[in-house]
Amino acid sequence: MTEYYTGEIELDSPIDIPSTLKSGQTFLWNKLNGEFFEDEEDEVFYTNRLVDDDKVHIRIFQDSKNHIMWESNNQIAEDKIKSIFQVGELDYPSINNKLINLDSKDGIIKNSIKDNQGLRIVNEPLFPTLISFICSTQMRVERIHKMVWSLMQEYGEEFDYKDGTQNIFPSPQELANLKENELKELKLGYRSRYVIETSQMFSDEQIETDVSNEQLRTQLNNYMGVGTKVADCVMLYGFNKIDVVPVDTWIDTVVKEYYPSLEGDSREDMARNLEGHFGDYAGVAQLYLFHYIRTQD
DNA sequence: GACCAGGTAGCAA
DNA sequence: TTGCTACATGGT
Repeated sequence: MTEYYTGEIELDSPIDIPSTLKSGQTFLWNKLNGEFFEDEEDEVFYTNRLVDDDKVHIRIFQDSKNHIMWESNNQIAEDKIKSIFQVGELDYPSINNKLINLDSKDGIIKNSIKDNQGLRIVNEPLFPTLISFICSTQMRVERIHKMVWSLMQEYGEEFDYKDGTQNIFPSPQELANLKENELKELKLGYRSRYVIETSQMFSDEQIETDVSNEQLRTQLNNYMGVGTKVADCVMLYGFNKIDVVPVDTWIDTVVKEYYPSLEGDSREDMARNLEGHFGDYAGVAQLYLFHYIRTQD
């Protein structure tokens, strides 16, 4: 039985952990008992990650919108949780007000904010986010989650926590050495080659992170399987660039229906139009729009 | 079966 | 540059 720590976090503003973790931004969390995408009472979520060469297992449980309880093999967990959900970093009540003011008269941001109180942008580690979104193309959110967890369970390094074993997300080197058929067995399909080649590139050369959004996007585009949309997701969810708007089929649909003036000539055009319209927090607006249109009947 | 899902690479014009 | 099309897989 390994040693473990517990703690509590008081939140500055409400967060809805379950809907945030299930909203298709991160695939690095799972539910301790039961199916991840089922809604139940008393949900405990867990994640495994590498922090300064330490394998860290984190469990979180939310008993109210302003309170999180956690358990971990490492005390660093509390700082990690705060960083992932940007506690004390982003003032969501203020951001929401700004977005409502920027919205058009018949826009839907206000409704979505009201219906999705506590939905937040996550700030997750780069490499797992990059691989997750390479896997995400032409896939439903539920299946992306399955693919990511099969990668962890099949190829991630194992470690003990309490009475069981856990796996962290595989390293770039571990994925770089795989054969395409091995990943096709995990049902990654044509993305298998992209995951391997990108892992090789990632192992060979680190990207320059202290640059403009445009330069960052260009660097990310060099990875195999990373076009504009995947690059934008990695920037938003892996680099915390919350002014960036990834445009997928859902955003494309919702913009054509509710924001026709922002449609543009291409999805890339639409993305920059949305960024221009919603400004510094356009990525947050994107999440509200994405969630709104996906939960329509 | 056809269509779709948090699209992209490869190729032609 | 822009505009095709093939691509793996599973659910509806």
